Amino acid sequence: MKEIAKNFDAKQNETSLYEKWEKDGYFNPDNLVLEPTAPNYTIVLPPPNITDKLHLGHSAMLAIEDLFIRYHRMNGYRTLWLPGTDHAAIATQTVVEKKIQREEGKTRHQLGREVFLEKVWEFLGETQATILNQIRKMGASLDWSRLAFTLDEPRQRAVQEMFIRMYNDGLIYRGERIVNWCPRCHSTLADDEVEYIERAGKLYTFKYSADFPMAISTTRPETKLGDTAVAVNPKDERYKKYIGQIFEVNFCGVPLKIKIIADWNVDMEFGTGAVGVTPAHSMVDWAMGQANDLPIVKVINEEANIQSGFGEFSGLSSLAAREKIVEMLKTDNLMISEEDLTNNLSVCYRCNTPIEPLPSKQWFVAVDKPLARLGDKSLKQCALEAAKNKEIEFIPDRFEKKYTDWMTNLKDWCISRQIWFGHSIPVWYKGEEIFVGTEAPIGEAWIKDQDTLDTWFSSGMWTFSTLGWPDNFKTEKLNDLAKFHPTQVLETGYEIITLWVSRMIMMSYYAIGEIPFEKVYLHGMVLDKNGKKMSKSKGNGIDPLDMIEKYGADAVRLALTTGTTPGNDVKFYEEKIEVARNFVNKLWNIARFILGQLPDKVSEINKADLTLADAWILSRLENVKAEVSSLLEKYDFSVAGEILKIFTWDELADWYLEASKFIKSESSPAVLKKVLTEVVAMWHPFIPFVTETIWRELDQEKALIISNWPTKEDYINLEAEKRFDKVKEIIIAIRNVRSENKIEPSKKLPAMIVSADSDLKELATLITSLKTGLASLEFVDSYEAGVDAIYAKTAIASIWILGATDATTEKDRITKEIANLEKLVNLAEKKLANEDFVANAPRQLVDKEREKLDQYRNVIADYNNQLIKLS
RNA sequence: GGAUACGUAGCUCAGUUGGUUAGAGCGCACCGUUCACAUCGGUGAGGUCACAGGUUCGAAUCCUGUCGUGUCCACCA
Repeated sequence: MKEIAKNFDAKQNETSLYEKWEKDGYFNPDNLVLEPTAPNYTIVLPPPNITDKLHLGHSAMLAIEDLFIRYHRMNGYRTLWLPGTDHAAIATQTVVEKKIQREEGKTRHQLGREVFLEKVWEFLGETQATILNQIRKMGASLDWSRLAFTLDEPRQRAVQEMFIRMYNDGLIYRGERIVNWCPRCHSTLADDEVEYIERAGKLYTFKYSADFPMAISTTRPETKLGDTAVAVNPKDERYKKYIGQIFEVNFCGVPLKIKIIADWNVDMEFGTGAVGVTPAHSMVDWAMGQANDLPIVKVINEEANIQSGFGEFSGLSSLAAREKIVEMLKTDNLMISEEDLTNNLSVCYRCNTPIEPLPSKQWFVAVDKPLARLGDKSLKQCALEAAKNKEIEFIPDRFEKKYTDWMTNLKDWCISRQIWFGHSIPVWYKGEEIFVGTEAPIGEAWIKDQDTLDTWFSSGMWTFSTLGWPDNFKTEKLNDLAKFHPTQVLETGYEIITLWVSRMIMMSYYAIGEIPFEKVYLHGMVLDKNGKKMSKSKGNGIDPLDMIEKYGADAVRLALTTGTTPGNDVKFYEEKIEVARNFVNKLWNIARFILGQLPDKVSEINKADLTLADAWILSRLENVKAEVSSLLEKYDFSVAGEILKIFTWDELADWYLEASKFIKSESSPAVLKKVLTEVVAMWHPFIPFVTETIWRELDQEKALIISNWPTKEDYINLEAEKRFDKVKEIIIAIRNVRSENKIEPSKKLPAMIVSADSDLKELATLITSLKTGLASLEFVDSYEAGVDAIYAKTAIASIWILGATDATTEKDRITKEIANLEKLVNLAEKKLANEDFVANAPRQLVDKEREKLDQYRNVIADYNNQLIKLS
């Protein structure tokens, strides 16, 4: 017998195992021995932001994807899981800026662009190493030879190429438009980077001047310096007569030309029913301005101050200007009312600074422009059709609707950002001239565009930029792009569908004319025990590395992959990992027990020579294999894990191993070994470390990570399953009777009547008798002297039904029991008399009902016999 | 305002096309350890499946409504 530790020592095994897997090259599909026809299975890792430490959300992602990957690798796929990290332009720049501010007390402007960027790269060097190490700790079987970074040299080339191609195809254009401007970050924000917070504000109602015919309401009087129109509802009787007129007014000393326009969006009930229109500083007003050909007057500049040309207001912050205007309006008796109001302030998602909507020159991707190469369809159309035709399948499918809704309403995508860190924009300017290309054109005075690209522009290319595009072509057989694209699954959080998933689909269509992935599996967020997002500031986060240190990576993985439902958030807390750790240890001890009793040479299984327990566990194993495989094919891994767990703990350990302790056939060792081998193999995608460790003890040729998933075999034996279930019921009934009667476990008693080989019907009757309390029982010593059959929980105990000792009380009891049973008989009869039930219900259900009825009747007959005897 | 998800045991959740007595883990109570595992084993208590209608032979499951919770999107002059 081998000497094996009592508990699985995760710390001692995990790191060395991972190193061994990696060293032996199992993570790289090029090294796998595969059938020539082996299908692909590729996942690109959603690249974690390089600023973050790994959090539990990442751990969940890694655990789930590694599960998919390991399952498919064992099933003979050409399996590639491609690692990478994201430069997360804005986030990274912000972090480094803060760091420099803290350590050196300098701003990035003080350092200058070049020095600042050097500092950023320095910072990234450190964090990258930390993150990759954390990923390894989770046991993620990623092909490190293909590691990518969204801002490394190959990706830079891909991004530049993409920009130039899209520009030449007319899909990228420069345009002026209102953007969400963060005055602190000095950058535009995409619509979905804007957040809203509720704030107490004031709604001011006033007239521009005494001679203006109507009052307007606003929360931001300072922007009114840029008003060029007043909009009213066309149905509004109060203002109808003014529509189309132009008024020249003097607003706080600033001359304005105000046209009265009609717009259906104006709510007649709100305020005065008249809205001042500021095309330069509001998205909605901009649209009205376009529709009515209004002039655009910019009031506020990029620092959120009033521009020059507005008299005494120029140079003031917008807030100061607001106060001054309010003051002047009051003095001039133009202010009609000031109401308190909570309004939704739009703020920057990074720094919470209020957004200034500003007109600005930016680069855009046209999403609605038809392209000949795509069959005169726009990027948006292609992306919508992919979901509609089920070329791309969402799991769970309700997210397809979210995707479609968002995609339908998608406006042109602003891709330029006014920050320093990120992909540069391959554009050069000379006065009004524009040149697009990686190198400056010949000649003097060309100036490079100073902006950088939206992070999502580069991560949108992630499935193919990581596979060698644009150097690789789909038509060439031997390169990664041809071999692995499109990928099979994108596994990511649902909150990122709009930001990322949709962009990947559009860009993949554009670059290579095909979908980037076949399935999108969406996991929920990992929340704390109270259902709140985990965050550093709240201090409610759980550090996965601490948990791995304490419980082992297997436990963390198991806790994150079971007890979840796709697309639903999970509340997570340490006890879950503890429970998972306990299971890992249970599996370890099952293996320890089985390995401890295997002879040196294990013979083949001889079907003719199986005990009931042998036949039962083999049959159950077959069922579980089929179920688990089919669930994993459907990506329903949580349920698959649950079924495996029930089989391993409740059936294998609690029943079969207990039975095997003293009832064995020649084949039993072979059965034990087979069940252990296959169970361990099925657990591998969930808990790779403990399973691989056990696998080594089983003296297998190949490492488990590249071994085959258990295949179907011919061991289904329904008769054995049925019989063993009955036997289990008997044992449980015996336990109960015994615990009520306080029979000493060690006490051996004579007599036997029923054995495990008895007729099923007899067994069933016996069970009912035991349950209803008719039979009291005592039992013989089992096959091995000294072992208590019940304690050992085996099915082989023999049972003696004893009559009652006290005739009168027994008579009463039996009479009562008969009455109870007759009620049950009535119920069953009534159900069977219902023609609809018999006709419509599944046959098994009806049969079961009949069986029950028979059973009750048999017991009643028994009782009656007893009664006769007693009297 | 629009969308979407959810409401099942004290807690965290399963419950896959409607079908036996609604399940699990944790927690709780009681019993148990020379036995592979106390990171263990056994037994038990605990549920009007949010509420109200409807469809059906049959509803936690389907439909309608109400209440409550979460999330996303839009918008707020």
